[in-house]
Amino acid sequence: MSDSGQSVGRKRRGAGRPTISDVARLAGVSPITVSRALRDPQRVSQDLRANIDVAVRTLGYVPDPNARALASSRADVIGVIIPSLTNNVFADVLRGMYDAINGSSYQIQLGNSRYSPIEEERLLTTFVSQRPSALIVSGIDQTPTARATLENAGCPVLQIMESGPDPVDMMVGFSHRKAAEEIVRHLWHAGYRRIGFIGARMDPRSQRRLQGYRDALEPLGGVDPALVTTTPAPSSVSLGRDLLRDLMSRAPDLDAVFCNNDDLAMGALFECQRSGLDVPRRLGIAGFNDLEMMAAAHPPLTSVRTPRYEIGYRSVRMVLDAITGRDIPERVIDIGYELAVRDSTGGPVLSQ
Amino acid sequence: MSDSGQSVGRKRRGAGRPTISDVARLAGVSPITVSRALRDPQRVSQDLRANIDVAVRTLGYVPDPNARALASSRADVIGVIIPSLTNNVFADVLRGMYDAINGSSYQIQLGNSRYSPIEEERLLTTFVSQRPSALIVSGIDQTPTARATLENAGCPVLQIMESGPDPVDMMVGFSHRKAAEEIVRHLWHAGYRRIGFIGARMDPRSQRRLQGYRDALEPLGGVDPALVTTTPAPSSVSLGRDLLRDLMSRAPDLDAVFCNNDDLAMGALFECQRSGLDVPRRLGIAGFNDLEMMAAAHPPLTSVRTPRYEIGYRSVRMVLDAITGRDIPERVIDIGYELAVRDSTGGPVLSQ
DNA sequence: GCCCTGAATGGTAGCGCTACCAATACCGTC
DNA sequence: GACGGTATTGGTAGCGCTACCATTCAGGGC
Repeated sequence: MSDSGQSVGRKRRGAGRPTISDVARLAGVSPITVSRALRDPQRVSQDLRANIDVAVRTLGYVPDPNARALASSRADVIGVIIPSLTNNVFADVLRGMYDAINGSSYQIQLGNSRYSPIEEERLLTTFVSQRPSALIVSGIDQTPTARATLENAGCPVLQIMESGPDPVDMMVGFSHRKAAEEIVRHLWHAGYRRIGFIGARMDPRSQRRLQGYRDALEPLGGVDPALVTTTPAPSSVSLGRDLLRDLMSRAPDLDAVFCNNDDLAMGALFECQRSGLDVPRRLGIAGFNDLEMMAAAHPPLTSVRTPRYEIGYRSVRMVLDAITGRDIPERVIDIGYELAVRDSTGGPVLSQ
Repeated sequence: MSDSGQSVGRKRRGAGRPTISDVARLAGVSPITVSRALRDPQRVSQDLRANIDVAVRTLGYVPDPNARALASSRADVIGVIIPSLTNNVFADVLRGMYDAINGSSYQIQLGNSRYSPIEEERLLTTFVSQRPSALIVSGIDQTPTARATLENAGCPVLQIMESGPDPVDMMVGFSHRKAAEEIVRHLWHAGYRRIGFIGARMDPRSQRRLQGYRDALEPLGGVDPALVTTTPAPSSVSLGRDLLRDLMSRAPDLDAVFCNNDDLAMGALFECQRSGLDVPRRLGIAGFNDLEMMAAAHPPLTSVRTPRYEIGYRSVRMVLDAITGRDIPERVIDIGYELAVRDSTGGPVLSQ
């Protein structure tokens, strides 16, 4: 009689795929030894390992991740929650994540919160029910409920994109406020004096960039509210055109804009081209993120280079280290940013 | 003594989360009835359903998807394989997919093949081992191995992005060849006579667009190989600049370009701005996909509007219908495309 | 009254894997 | 040769859920 329950005379439910017992029988060992050989080869003697490898290949055995997850109450899954799929920023982050996870036995489970904290809560509940090996979430503005869920998830948790106090567990990001502050100061040093702000969506990171804009201008003569335009609408190049047109009509003496992101900056450039405003002499333009297109524009557009791919890549490496119990030297990483200064902020016409 | 194995005196392995048995005990029914009440409420009487709902809420019960998948040999997962995460085209497709799956109990399992057929094979093997409820793959150029895997996956399979003969199962897409043919004919009718082609990456869909370009020009005087530039390098705006510059230096009489995608078209526009070429009078420019930025450019750029979001949305609805056994009126859908004609192809200077 | 039918509920036995403990073999030490 | 340690392997008993079959009960036709 076989030991796998077939003796009952009922046909097996599965699609007839080979199981770990089939491999064990063929290799002449017990199932548990096969299990060990697959998960941690060092714990099995060379001879058996070789036999098992042959049996696995002969049968075309592929472990069932669901059975594994049930038995070990831990799925080889890393849950990732991002707020947007169309935002190029997160496309780069994801690319880094998928590159970093390649070759490991882990899977990324992706959730899209669409910038909604409630949706994020819901996704976290769903994810946690799968007992993931780790969770990665965007930003640091989780609801109290979501934060509690993260704290009780029983797995490593990593917050990405921002730096800030009081991490749930680990953190990889940078200060949007400081980055914005620095690029606005750059505009000032380039000679611009009436520097506006254009912002769309205004999610928490956008809010912090606006704060950085204010912090930069405060000691330099203060912020003129008439130079700040924001909208909750999602960002787009067209919106950048529209917002700059509005702003110019309301404040014709505007001589530079810091755009909340690169789409808006590109739109602002097109609006200048349409209305014949010289960039950078009549209007300086700076964006945020430094998407690839910024350097290719005419004139090339100044931006803040944010290490998006690297955030994605390092975050997955970090949680993998945490999962496998390796030492994590720094649990909170400020990954920094870099100004990408180009012609679009070359300075205004000297008014002498 | 309880009936859930605690009598053995060993502590339970799980994190102590309530199980379906806990809910059953509280509601005074058997576990199997709870299972039915959750999966198919109609099969349980109203009274019991109400009791069970209360018990579920009281305990905060969340079903374990792994246990469910193991017992039913079917995971509530839809596997999706796309070739790129940075390509905006797929970002829109994914957005549609995630919108369509919202509210269902299914999860999307995303794989990134990076345009590699081998990687696609590997991903498919991994996905199939999870016994997904459906599979969605990009394109129609799977390797024979991958195709066999799809055919034996034992679940609905949907190929997206293209239309073509011989689907594995279902299909939602459009003809890249025809779309390209049509836009090149548009350029001809606008008066352009030396129409070039700029292509990057040259994945199968790009190849078919190039074929469409050839098909359009063949009856109109033939294709001049000197006007075709392609590169296997990934597409970018900068690359569009470079490729147009090369092409112009090799063929100074070029009067229009059909760019394989919008990034390249945008780069081409910037190159014209840099070198002082009037668009559309000296050079007509057409792109492909009609990303949002195309309409906002200066001048606005002609493109082919491809229903990316809709492909994503409809594909997930279709496989959900297939999973739940609903009738699928059309298993192969040509979702079409639309020319978005704008100023950038307004016609050349009349040479009289 | 009988049988039949169908709807609602329950019992049993796994799904394929791993945690936990036990057993065995082998080695060196005193 | 007894002892204790280490390395390797196996046995048992689940993980939490659902497929499958059995049971119960109400209602209808004869």
